[in-house]
Amino acid sequence: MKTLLVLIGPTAVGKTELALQLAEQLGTPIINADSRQLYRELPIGTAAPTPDQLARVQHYFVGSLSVTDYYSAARYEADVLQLTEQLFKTHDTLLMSGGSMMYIDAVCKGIDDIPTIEPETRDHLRQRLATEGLDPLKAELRLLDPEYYAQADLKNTQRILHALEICYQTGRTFTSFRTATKKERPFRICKFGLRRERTDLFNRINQRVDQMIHDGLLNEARALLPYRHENALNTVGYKEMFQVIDGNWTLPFALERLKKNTRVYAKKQMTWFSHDPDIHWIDLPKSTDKIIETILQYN
RNA sequence: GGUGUCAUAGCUCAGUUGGUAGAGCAAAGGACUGAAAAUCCUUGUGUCCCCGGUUCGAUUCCUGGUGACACCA
Repeated sequence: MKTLLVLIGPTAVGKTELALQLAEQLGTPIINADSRQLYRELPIGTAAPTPDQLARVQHYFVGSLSVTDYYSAARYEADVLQLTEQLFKTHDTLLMSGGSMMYIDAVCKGIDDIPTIEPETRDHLRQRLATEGLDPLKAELRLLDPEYYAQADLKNTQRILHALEICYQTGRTFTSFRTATKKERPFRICKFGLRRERTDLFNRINQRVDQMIHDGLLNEARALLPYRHENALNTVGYKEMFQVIDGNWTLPFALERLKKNTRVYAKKQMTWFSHDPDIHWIDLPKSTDKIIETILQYN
């Protein structure tokens, strides 16, 4: 029986180092499940594994994209499934580690087969949003897909726009693509969640932000200034540095915002994970040996 | 020491022509299907500094006190 171990938890909880030790012990590679560590230009701000860490264990999906590349949870699902099919030929156990909720669910539960939006369709609707505002678009969605309209978050521009994109591009309702059925995988999935006391986690977040600045986050962001409008850079850590570079914020103020935004992100992750009944929770701090022992019990 | 200003939610402050109060930030909770580190939603009771006075009723007006700040000595 092939098994995919999934190590999840909020940002800064300590996934990276534990994953390395677990992978070394099990002799498996690590499949990154962090949507921003995929981009090779963001090593500092995403706290990606360091070159030393990458040398210890074979990693996949770390630095495999450029910030100008288009990517999505659905592509990640497809890419990971293809990879695991290959790797399971030579491994009984694989390890996936990361904190991107939707990417993890895409792999573990699957997401519906919804067409990728053509750039022209997306640009056209964004243009209309800019000139006409959201209300006319909402009215159109009400006509084109009343079922989705009835349940949609009508203040969430992104959602309204996406549903309309689907309607226009496919000639079908967005609802018709949404089956919400869980996909079966040809391997067993074992999820382990790391968690800490909130004050402990928040202290770690604060320390890590200070470390990022020390490691040169501001320069990393400065080099990415030409790409600031790419989706990959709509990311905690870079948004705040761009404000500093623009002269809108002082660095100390930006650091406070960065820490706060990271805390908010961590809370969102915990909210999402708390609804997943398949996660076996491990409370930190705890000795690595004991954690690995616990995980191997389930394996 | 004198004069003046201020004292309200964790912080910065608004306000009540006297009927026990509300914004921003912080914080907390939630949603989430191809942008997800994204995007969006919800949540504000606090001795209105303290003692007393006027009043049916004071956080609001008045006396005194305490503290902060400014200016004058």
